[in-house]
Amino acid sequence: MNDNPSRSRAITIVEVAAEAHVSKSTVSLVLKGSPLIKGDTAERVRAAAVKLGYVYNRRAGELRGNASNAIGVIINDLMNPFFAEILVGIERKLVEAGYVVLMAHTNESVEMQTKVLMSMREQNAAGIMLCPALNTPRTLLKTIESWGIPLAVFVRNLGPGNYDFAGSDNERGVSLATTHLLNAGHTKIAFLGGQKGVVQSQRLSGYKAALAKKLVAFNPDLVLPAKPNRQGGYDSMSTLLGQKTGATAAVCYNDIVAFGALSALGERGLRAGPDFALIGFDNVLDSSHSNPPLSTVDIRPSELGEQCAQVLLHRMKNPHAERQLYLAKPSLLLRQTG
Amino acid sequence: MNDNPSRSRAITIVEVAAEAHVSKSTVSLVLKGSPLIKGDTAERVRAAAVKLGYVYNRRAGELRGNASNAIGVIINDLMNPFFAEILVGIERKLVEAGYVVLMAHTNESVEMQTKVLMSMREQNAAGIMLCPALNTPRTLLKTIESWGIPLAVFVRNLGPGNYDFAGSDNERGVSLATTHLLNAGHTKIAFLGGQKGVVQSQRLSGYKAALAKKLVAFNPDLVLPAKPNRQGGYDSMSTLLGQKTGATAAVCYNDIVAFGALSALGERGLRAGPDFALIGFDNVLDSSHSNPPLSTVDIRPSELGEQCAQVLLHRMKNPHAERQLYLAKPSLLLRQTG
DNA sequence: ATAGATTATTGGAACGTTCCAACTTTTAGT
DNA sequence: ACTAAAAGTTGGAACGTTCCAATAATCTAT
Repeated sequence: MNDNPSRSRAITIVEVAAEAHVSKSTVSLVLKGSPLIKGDTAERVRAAAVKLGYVYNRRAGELRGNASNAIGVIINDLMNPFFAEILVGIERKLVEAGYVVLMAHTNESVEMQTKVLMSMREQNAAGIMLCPALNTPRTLLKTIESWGIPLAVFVRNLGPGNYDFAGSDNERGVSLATTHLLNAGHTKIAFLGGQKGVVQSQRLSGYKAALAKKLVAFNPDLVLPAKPNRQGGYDSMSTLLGQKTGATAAVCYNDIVAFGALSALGERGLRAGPDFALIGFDNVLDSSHSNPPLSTVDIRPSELGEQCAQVLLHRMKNPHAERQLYLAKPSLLLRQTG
Repeated sequence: MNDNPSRSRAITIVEVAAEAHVSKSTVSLVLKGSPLIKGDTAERVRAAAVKLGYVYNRRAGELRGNASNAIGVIINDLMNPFFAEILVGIERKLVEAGYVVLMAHTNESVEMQTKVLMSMREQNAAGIMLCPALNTPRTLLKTIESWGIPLAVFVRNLGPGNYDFAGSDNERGVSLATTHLLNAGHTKIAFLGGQKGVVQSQRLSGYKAALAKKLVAFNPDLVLPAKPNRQGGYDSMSTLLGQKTGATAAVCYNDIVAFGALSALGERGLRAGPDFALIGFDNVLDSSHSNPPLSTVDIRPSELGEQCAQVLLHRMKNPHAERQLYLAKPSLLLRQTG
């Protein structure tokens, strides 16, 4: 089926040179658009390249010292549409800037993360974008720095340190949502989903801060952590409704937790909104057409993805620039559930 | 912030050789696990490599003729969780087999697809997995074949031709769903969403075939094509409900169209299931926790992703094997909407 | 016309690996 | 002890590019 006709011996710069009756150096110069070569010579070279079907051999160039154009992107939960949107944003920006994306999925495994990082190093990645798996040791930062590969951490930070980061203002976002529910008259507001980690603790802080500001006592029974996915949302909402705490509203760790909660509500014949207020976080595309459409904290995921890429690109161009810290400003987006 | 300490001059095989008092050839042999080198020598070399922090330079190896370990994966709609799940399956399988994924997103643009394909060729990809953008010219197959890069097409086929393909039995799947609705007593069943393309036509065929088998007349007014996303599902269901065709059930182009439809139903106070039967297609993770949980045609997306990868890996190992055609067997998964 | 400056082109070494052919050392058989 | 075979090791060319230093061609000003 495939006899690798061209694979066996690809056209090189030397053959193009012969065809155009110039030296390989000239061809090299022309191909990289150098102004050193006279117009008509350049034209002749380009014609020869096209005629022979020349394809640039990037590895050879890189071997000689050219920078690689591959950027590693490490995601740990693509099943969450939020990360899918982030990835699309990242990819768009990177391709636009002339890079190619080496994508890896860790599924929250630190071990897998180490493995793919090594692999990216071997591939000589020009930069790495990392959304760290849960329980990633902070020493990883030093390690990658010692490799000399520019790094941008996104969505989840790795604690204090001098590294570039792009994410969202989680505390403020959740505080916005909680305050809104409080203003609407709810006093027993639950916090649903999320597991131990920087992001959860920030979001939980926002929740507590909003309560405190309105002088509403914090009730730990109203916090129901769970896996940050649909099942987690479903489970925690089911538990909440089962244990009669009197909660009338909930802010969720993220949108997909809210979707699970929506499902649990529906199962009991409760209408999100009128019967129980619910607010998500992220504003993934899906949230505009959930049943009913979800009120949420909008952090514009795909734009955030682009910003993440931007942070890395900036670092790559300016190795000595000072630390970048981009936090998407959350805004409350009220639809029908809260 | 980053002084590229190690980037400037990486440790090479020659330095390891010096450290271990052997020749670079010996080091090369040891590192690729050749049995030619005596045990203790090999041990000494490995120790030296670790001591100096040697990192394999893959580009140099590839330049010398080694096969690349990067595989290009081209997706066009990552916003659809179905493709996200497929991608995760593909990635898992490829990484497991020792490859690295060069991921690109085309967003249904043939132009972008061409661009990323070129880029992957330059990267010397060892293989390409392509889910073709809508309106991809069939000549693309010949083009890629002429490049000598193994190719596997997935999810959407490119018409007749001698290429490897992995997807699902769309006609049978939709037929299963339609027949089920027919058996449940529905006679006016709509087909919602999907735009011109191989997949839509196959799914539509399944719909028509099921009607024909039960001697139910096909009514073109009940077919409402729309973009294969939530908005499309929402719009087409809204239209359907507006024009009083008497439809009591619908089979949707895919799950996310069904989610949009669910939303439109909910907006009118209709309960999917009791008031209007709805069946999706794919069985994405989300469908188990939609509101209410969606009945759908299960094609096990992430397993399908692994199979897609498997098809490519098999082709790469056996360039002359005969054409592979993998079609996931759909099964009807009844939850609460149909 | 010619030196001097400017513009255009080029040969060759280098990047880090692989792999062959050649070489050296060890082992086995007599 | 000697040879033949086997086992272990190695130098060097090659992969396709880049880039420097050097050369060749052309132009400018006298």
